[in-house]
Amino acid sequence: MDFLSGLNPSQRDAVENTKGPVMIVAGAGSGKTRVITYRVAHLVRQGVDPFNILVLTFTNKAAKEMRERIKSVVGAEAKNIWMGTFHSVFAKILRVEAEIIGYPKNFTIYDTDDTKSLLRSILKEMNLDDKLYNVNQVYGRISQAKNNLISPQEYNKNEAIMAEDISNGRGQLGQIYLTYAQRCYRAGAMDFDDLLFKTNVLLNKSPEVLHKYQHQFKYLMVDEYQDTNFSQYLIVKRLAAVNENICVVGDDAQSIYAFRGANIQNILNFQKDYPDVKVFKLEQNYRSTQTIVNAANSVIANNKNQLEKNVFSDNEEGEKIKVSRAFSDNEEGKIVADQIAQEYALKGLHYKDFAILYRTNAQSRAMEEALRKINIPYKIYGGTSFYQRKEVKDLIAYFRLTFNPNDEEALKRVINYPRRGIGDTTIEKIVIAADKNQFRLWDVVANASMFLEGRSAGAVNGFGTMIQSFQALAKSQSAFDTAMHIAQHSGILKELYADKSVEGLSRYENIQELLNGIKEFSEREDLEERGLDIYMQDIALLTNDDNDKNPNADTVSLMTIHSSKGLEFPVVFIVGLEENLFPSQLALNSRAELEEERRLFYVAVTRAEKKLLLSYATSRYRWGTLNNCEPSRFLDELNPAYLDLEFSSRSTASSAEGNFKGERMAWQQQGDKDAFSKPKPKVIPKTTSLLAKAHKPTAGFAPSDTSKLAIGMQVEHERFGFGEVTNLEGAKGDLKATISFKGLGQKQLLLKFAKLRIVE
DNA sequence: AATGGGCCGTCTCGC
DNA sequence: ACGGCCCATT
Repeated sequence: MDFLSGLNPSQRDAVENTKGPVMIVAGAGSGKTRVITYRVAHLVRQGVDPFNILVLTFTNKAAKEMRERIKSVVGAEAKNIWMGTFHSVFAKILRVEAEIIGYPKNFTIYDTDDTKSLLRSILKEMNLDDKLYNVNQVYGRISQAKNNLISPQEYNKNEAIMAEDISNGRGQLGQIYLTYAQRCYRAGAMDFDDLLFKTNVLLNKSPEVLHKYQHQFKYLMVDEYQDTNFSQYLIVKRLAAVNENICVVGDDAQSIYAFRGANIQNILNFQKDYPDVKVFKLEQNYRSTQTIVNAANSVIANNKNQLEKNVFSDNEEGEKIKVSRAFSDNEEGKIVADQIAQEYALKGLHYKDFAILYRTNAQSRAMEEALRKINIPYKIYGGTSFYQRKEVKDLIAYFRLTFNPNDEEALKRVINYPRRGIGDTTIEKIVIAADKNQFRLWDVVANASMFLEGRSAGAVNGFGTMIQSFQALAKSQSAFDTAMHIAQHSGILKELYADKSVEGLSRYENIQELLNGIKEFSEREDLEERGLDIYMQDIALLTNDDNDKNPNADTVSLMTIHSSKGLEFPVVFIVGLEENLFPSQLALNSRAELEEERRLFYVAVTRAEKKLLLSYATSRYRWGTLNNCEPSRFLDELNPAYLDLEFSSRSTASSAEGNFKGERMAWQQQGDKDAFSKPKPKVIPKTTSLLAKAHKPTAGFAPSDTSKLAIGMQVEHERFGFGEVTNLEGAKGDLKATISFKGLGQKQLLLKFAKLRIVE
């Protein structure tokens, strides 16, 4: 058991306790991935058949990495372990079992664009105001219902939900949900949430199927458990019900997906569900310097809702966290780029040692421009996926239609692209004919002459025949040959080739790239099935980051904080630390949302190994106009003992005070020009700290026992903030301490009366 | 049926 | 600032 020797005692316990329910609370950087990898390897070494192990991860990338690492310990058997995201694993199971719940095995997966487009057409058909019924909000509501396993029927019967919708003036939501579900069903399509929802339906409906998978998956592990929603929680609970060999790994402090239905209670309540659970806490952070870990702790301490743990680091103390101020988003980019250039030159670091993290994708532009200007290579993660590009989606829509002609979103997308004389009027006629006869759109298209007349009948007929010819071809030809044939005969290739503009050229290249990818897939000898339909299933759940061509290139990484979860970098920049941006103005409506933003900041800070740099701008372009910005409250929440405030050339004396009040006062003096402060109720206002009340105590501030207080200790005072004890005098029981407070200077306090908390 | 100009919402995060 | 969408025009 060689690989166990490198583990600390709690890591080792977590690896070796393989029977029964186990919860591993893994602080940031505590070697979580190692533990999961070794735990699985340990199971395999103990003789557990890899086919009986299910490991659910949060991203495809995590699954892939983990599989590689397990492979390096146990060898080729690793490929038989069931490992993947919830969505991909259960999509795979649904491909086998779909017919039990009335879906075709070749069901389509609707992505967010398909879903929104379908919702838009439903809203239109129902003559609803698309401002009141904002597509994103409607989608969110339906998604929320599905993630809580509320079916359309239950939704419409639930009085509380209906009352809530009516009071919001959106009484039709139940009907929209019902229609949406019917239309997906008719199209043989599932959206992302359905992959989980329908898995629950399946396990509910068929005791045989439930039994089969309960016995197949004798050992279950769930990574990032804090990010699971109710639907995922229930799948796991059901599958684990027979053997109860369930191990969940997570960190409540890193729960950042509530917006997607994740319920932090799942991790907080795990102990209630399995009273005999063994809990292991991994608290030693091996990733970051003490400064970074302590600073992260000082921020997260402001959250109320947490599991108790004490994350610490034995690494070097490390450099202080540098905070920079810029006067604009572009200057912020320049500061970051210059700092990278400097570190790169002076410290002999590689570009891939740096990451720039931001709250929203839109912030990447300023960073990109600044990096490009001084020739620093960079790579952006996330953002619009390759598979979401219009031209790629167009061609894929033909593929989708070939394998599932009932896929109405695909049909609507390409029935007249490239132009073939099937205009809106004709499409309207098809829809009406289908509704009247209770047919699907495809039934009408495939029998066009029965429903349409004249020129349009010919055009539609031609389209139907073409798709049928693709279907015939797909049965006998390879994925690549089929795809190439479709690209040519659909007219897409010709259409894009004819466009000689720069964008047109790039679109043509993207199609080439898609075809190249399919060619590679066609030639993969490790796969038993290599049809175009199998390729389609693979890409439906991919994100942009999953086909990184050059993972080892020496480039600076740019990404949102969300996509940085699980990663680590020697030097990390967190940019845009401004109120209304981070925390997002959309997250200020409740304490829960604000706490999620704070956890997000915690995740960002804990990505850094050696050095962390924070920055904010005092003005920023947003929606094309310049806005003034106030420094983020999170900067105030960081213990100033760990900060190195270094402002740009425009800095004023006020910034030396060790807090951001000078900044804020300057900002306030600029008046109310702030364009974000439209009438928007801020439920959680940022407390404006003015001189006397400068310090906001750490959440849960409680005075420590000061009998052991000694010179040199760091303390926190409720009102004066953080300071160091510089002298102690007087008799026991009547001690007087001299404390040097940050920004306030020395104060003498009688320990009998002073409420002091000893830091650390 | 196809084309082009004006208007409007968008910017959270992502399987 | 920018792309998608509506609508008027041809």
